[in-house]
Amino acid sequence: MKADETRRKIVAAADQLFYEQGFEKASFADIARVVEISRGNFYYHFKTKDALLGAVIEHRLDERRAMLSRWQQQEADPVIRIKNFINILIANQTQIMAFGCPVGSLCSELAKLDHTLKTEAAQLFTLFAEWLEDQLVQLGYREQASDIAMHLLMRSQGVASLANVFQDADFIRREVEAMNQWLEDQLSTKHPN
Amino acid sequence: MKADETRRKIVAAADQLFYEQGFEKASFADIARVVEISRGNFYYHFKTKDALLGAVIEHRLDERRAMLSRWQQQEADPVIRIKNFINILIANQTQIMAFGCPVGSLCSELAKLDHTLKTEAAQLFTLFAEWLEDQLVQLGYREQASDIAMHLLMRSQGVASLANVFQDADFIRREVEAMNQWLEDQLSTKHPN
DNA sequence: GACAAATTAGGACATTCGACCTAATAAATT
DNA sequence: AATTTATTAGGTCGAATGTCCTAATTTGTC
Repeated sequence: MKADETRRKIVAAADQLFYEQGFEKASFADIARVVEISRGNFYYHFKTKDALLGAVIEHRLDERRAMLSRWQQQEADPVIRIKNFINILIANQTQIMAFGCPVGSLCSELAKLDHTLKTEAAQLFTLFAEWLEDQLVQLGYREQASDIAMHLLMRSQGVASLANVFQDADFIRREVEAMNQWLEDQLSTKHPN
Repeated sequence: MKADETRRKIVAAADQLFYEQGFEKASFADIARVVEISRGNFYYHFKTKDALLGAVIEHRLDERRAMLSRWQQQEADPVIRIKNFINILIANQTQIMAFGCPVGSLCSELAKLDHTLKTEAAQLFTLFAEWLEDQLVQLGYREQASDIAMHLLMRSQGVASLANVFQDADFIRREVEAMNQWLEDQLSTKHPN
């Protein structure tokens, strides 16, 4: 099965190029150049560009599910797990400053295009939202878990957006610090219900 | 000077279509259909699409400068002015849920395209950042003014992004409330220096 | 009203893109 | 080794796009 390997390379290259250039700008020719296959070869693996996009979204979902379950295994404390999430902004700061958030930029592009797969892309957000909510439930929050999760997601998106526009690493550092502080304030002041 | 009127219509239509569909997807044909002029007529008013984009950015800058100076005249209290800024999320929530933030979505698209005018688009952010900073300086903050301004901008962007993805008006309401609360906490706890 | 300048209309052109087809090649199976 | 299946290469097609040109029309001036 050589095809599986080729398909995997195509998805990996498309994943990166969709991130760096956006879904619409990244062309089959661009991807073919990276994978070093002919343009016509695409049609064998993916009938349409939308099908390729669907595979890329699935791939991103898989990667992130794997990361979250890794955290789930390696860290017993939900607070530290949440801080792992917050720390993504630091760990990926170079890429974020250059190309924004992979999840957010894709979702906003597809929303603007009113693309068929915009709902599937939004699943990337839902994945993190539900995972964060789950951590907060484990910490004893029930009613506020969803709101806190959305708030953390919101701040991640905001930081990524401004970091991309202003190319300011120090801004990221400050805001990550503020997010961690906010989280601890939440956990210490509000009683779990 | 009929040309001025036509040019104005073109910029207005392009402004809206760039917002609704994005810069790349919105074509001359689309704009021409709205303005009801021929495609070829564009070349008389704008040599290139980039020139049109430049005019749209200038137009957006003018609109926002006008709005900020209106606030400056109508509200004496910088705190209320800042709350005016926060309240944009409520006032424009329908458009924001449908198409995202006009400033943020344009900046992230141009950044991803590595477009020549991405710096000019970022001026839209700088405009708000400096205005917010100015309000905070008037409130007696000097060292922290810039950081607080960026924090408010960041939250606006994050809220707009998630509102666009999740189409959740109640989320906007909650986060605007939280932003106002955060602002008041800042002003009451930290001493102006 | 005649003339010149400004403005508009409509089409041509080159390029790019996704989609699609067919023939050649590699791999697997018998 | 022969045959079938899986995979790839390369090219073509139609549609869409930004750019550009020229002729027609409108507008302003004397």
